[in-house]
Amino acid sequence: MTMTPAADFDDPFGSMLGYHLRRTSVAVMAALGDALAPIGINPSEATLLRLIGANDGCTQSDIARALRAQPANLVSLIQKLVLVGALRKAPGKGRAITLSLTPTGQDMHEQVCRIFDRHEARIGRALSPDQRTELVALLRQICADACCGDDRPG
Amino acid sequence: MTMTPAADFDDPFGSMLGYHLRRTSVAVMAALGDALAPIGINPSEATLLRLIGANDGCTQSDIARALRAQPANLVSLIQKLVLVGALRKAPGKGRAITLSLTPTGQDMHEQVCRIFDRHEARIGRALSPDQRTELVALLRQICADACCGDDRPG
DNA sequence: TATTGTTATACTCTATAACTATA
DNA sequence: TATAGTTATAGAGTATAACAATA
Repeated sequence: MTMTPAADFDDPFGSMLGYHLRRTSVAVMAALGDALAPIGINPSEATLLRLIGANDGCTQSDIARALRAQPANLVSLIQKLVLVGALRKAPGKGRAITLSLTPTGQDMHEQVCRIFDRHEARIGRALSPDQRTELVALLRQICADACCGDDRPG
Repeated sequence: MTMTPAADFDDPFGSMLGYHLRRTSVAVMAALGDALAPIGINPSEATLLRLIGANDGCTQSDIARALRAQPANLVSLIQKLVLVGALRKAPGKGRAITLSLTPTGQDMHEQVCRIFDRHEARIGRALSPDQRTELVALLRQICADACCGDDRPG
């Protein structure tokens, strides 16, 4: 085993913001995946549960808009959460279907909230509360600059 | 068209660091993809070109270690860059194969560097040089905290 | 006709196992 | 045996088009 992974290797990405954003995002998502594994769901499903827990009775298209996801890609996630007994569907206005948590889903939601909180504490442990607030504001700004700089829609 | 996308919708992720890291990373990668489209390569291929440009004669496993990627996933990227005449393979030590840029590849490398620089300027335009340096340091720290906090290898 | 939800599909990224080749 | 590279494959994530159902 060589304990010198890249001794004389030049890294042109060392100070690139985009590179570190991506690396860090991937590592943070992997850590969240690990943290959620014990309750049998992945970050996407947990995010859905969290969103529905905070917005009981919302519809699939509400969620798609909030998460900027394609409605088609929510189908399998929702199906799984219904299958494990966490989610309940009920008819809404028009063709809409409302989603709400079952008692099982509420238990899972509480666990998800706890796991998210612990995860956030872990990834933010190097930051003071002020630093953390500023970092989130910066990320929002960078996201906006990337999205809408020249041509993309808002 | 409803110009009120999420009026009374509660967003439980508004202040979550992990959520904004991911959203921002995705937006920044999409912007880089758009910026690279005119020269016919994607961010992965551009990253490869950049790395080989800075480390002429390196091997595929050097690259895999540097980018923390699976060697198997580099094969198609390298094949494409060889196919478009940007990359040249030559026998190295043992079974190793060294990679270097052709003249065409050097041209592309220069274009990639320009596009990366413009991209970095765009996503960092809200930051002072000091802020930018600090942000990169914070991201490194968060990445380390996410990766190695409890159980993951270094 | 517009909105909502679903299906099918396709493309990329990523991860692993199995194989070959070289020292 | 250890290292390097390749192939095949499987899974997740994401995007679009086409379709059905409801107002």
